[in-house]
Amino acid sequence: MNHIAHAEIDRTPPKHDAAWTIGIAARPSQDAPVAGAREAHFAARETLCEEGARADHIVIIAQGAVMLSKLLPDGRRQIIELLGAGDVFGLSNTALYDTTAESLTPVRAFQYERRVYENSPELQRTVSQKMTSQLCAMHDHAMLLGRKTAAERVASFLMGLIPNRGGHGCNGPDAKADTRHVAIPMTRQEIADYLGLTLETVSRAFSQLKKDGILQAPRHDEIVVTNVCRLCHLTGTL
Amino acid sequence: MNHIAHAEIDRTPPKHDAAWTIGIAARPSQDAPVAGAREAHFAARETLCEEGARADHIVIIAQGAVMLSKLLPDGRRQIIELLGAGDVFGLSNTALYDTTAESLTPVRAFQYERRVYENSPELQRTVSQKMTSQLCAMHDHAMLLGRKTAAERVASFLMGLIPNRGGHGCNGPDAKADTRHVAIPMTRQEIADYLGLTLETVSRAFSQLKKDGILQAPRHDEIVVTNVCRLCHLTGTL
DNA sequence: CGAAGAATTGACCGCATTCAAATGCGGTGG
DNA sequence: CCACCGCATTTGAATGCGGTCAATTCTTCG
Repeated sequence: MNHIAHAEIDRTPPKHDAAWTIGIAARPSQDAPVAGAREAHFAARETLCEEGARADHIVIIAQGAVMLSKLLPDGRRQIIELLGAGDVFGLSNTALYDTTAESLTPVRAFQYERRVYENSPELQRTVSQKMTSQLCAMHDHAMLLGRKTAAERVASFLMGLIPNRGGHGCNGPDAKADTRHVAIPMTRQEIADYLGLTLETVSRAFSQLKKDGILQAPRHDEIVVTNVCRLCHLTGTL
Repeated sequence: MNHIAHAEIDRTPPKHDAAWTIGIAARPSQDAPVAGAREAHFAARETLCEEGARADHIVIIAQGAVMLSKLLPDGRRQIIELLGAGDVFGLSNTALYDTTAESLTPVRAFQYERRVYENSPELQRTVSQKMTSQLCAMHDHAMLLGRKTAAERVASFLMGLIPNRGGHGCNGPDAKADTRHVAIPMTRQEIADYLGLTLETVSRAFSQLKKDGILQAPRHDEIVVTNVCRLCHLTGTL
């Protein structure tokens, strides 16, 4: 079952996503594959490529969610990017992948040989746009990792899963209730590794948000944000 | 006076830079400008563009060092990227710049109108390669910000200023002494904002490295690393 | 129903921050 | 050349946020 496919109950048409919405909240990409594509499917929790392996393919995600991570020799892990439909990975400035990619949900993707990519202006143009978005997302994430408190990081993470809210592109609260349902196909440990925290700290932040009446958690991997605006004000960004 | 120009006394020819060497250690770029370029010069410590302003130009640095930063409303600052010759900035997935760019040294650069960029496959191809490098650098920096200790961050920062050492591309120690001179055109506060620390913590880390005989600091903005290998082992990366 | 893994909660600790004071350095003018 | 001033840096002491370690509870699934 694909969590991402129903991550948002809201069915508004996919407008220009707010800059800092993280990848996995995106809807399936409508983009047609460029020539040279090989379509690939992966189950949830598969390793799509490994840090340090020969980087001979680049991948564009058509549907599903992927996380990129890096390890330090002593086992510390950082989840570097969360990717969704339309995002790209596998690019490297060396001969080797610089991150490991794992599927969080079932994934449909288009793979291109690196050689093909390097000789296709059309593909480069497409990828170039994706990369720009991802670079901006990394900028936001660097701010989060370097300067935000634990509570702000968790609030920012959750807001990133809610499209069309927060930041410049915010539509404001819905008519009556300011409520959104969000599926989170990640463990607390993974969220922690993404936010530069420990799983205990993430758990405590969630508990605090529940106590403050900002969210409910019917399941571990699914939450209901009952007051998006209040959550947004806890991100530190505004 | 351009600190970057003599940042490295070593004069070995510019080989393929190790993946994680940060931008400002790079040598002047040999790349010829693409059609549509406007050459621009900036003194040290000028603001080249501002977070939130209309993003109508992209800039490729020919010579000098630039830092990109973001601010939170309460004044917390994160320096997002350190850029040098060959690096690009000003790209955004929105209509506005997502970071502020300031010169650390005198800078020579080529500016392109966004419209020109969007219609020039040649320019896109060039920029695409730069972006790949910068994205990988951001990946490394996310690991640093999320998971490394203060001492490891400072050691990583210094190693990033030493080309051809550390990581995969390491040449190993020089014949006799394992010593390198490094110019640092940044204040302690700027280094702290780059590493997600406070200036006091950065200062303490420097002091510790001096006490351990790993470096000397004849001036605040210039240090001599007397044992590159020992420093490298403090980065946590290896 | 029972077991295994994930999440929560509590108590304590330590690293980095905060607040504060002293020192060093660079630049200016006498 | 030297004295002085302003600013950056260094150093010290105390605090606190998030981490660590450990016990318990909740979920999910066979």
